[in-house]
Amino acid sequence: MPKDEFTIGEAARQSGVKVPTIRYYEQIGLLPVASRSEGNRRLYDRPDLGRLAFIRPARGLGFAGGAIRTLLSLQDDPDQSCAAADAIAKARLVEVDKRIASLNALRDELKRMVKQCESGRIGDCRVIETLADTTHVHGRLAEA
Amino acid sequence: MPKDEFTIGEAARQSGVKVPTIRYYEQIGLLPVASRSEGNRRLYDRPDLGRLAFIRPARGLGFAGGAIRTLLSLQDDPDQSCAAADAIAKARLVEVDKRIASLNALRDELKRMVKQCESGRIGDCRVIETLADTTHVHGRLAEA
DNA sequence: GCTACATCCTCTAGTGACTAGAGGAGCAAG
DNA sequence: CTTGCTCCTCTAGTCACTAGAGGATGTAGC
Repeated sequence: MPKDEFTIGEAARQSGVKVPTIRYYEQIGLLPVASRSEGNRRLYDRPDLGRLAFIRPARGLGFAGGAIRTLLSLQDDPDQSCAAADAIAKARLVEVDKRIASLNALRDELKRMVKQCESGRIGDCRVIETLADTTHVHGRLAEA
Repeated sequence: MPKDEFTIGEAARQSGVKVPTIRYYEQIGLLPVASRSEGNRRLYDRPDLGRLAFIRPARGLGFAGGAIRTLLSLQDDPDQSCAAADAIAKARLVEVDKRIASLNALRDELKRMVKQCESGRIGDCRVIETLADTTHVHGRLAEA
């Protein structure tokens, strides 16, 4: 096997994405259809691993499939119109900022709880109010 | 109808959670089984609305059902052991911090893109590398 | 070369969290 | 009393996986 070609298992280990999940990503078009070996095994190269390593954390951060496709397209086609890229990036930016604000509020409240705990009792828990009041995030980050 | 009792529709409007989703939350036990009117309609009160207003953004931030249950339990039972609450809060804190770090990296990269765009071309897009390198968030925030 | 065992293949089905739609009942206004 | 809105239950669909069956392939030791 030529170097810089990986089986699906190696790709999984290197990216942290599970084998069936990689196959699933191919199926839904997040990854290009992989080339095959003589014995019908999928073969991946470095760029594929890069994509994989991107998809997982993006999912973790709540980006939907469509949004990830859009972000990947920015890389695939860096010559696409500036206006398009700008619109995509700006839209993401707004959402990401909202998320950060929400998480910061939650973070402060959790810290407060831990601190209060050190000094004896829980007292009243304001985690719920904190989140309910400060966040207005609606589901996953939207499409482009 | 006594004041401070709400139909499911009113609860939906006030919390921003859709009617079928409220029924679903009851079904899976995130909300207590609602009391019913003469004509078999669900009735909600203020505390129910508070729970609802909490669940939605918590979901948006990626908390899984179990984690939300745990957070709600901190409110329901503020006298539970300090050690338990402390452990829960600390675990959440670590995850939330990771998320914030990831989103900040993504945010910076998106800003850079928008800025570069203003001055003509996109150039090379590093959004993918940014996320792939800086984030190690695995799926939803875990259980307690 | 042969056996053992890991890894791969495809396919179907299950999970979690919704979301949509069918079909029917309750209630308030004109 | 009929129109129309909201409610009820129930089934099924979506998305993003995840698990498992059943079979083929690749590799390492004998």
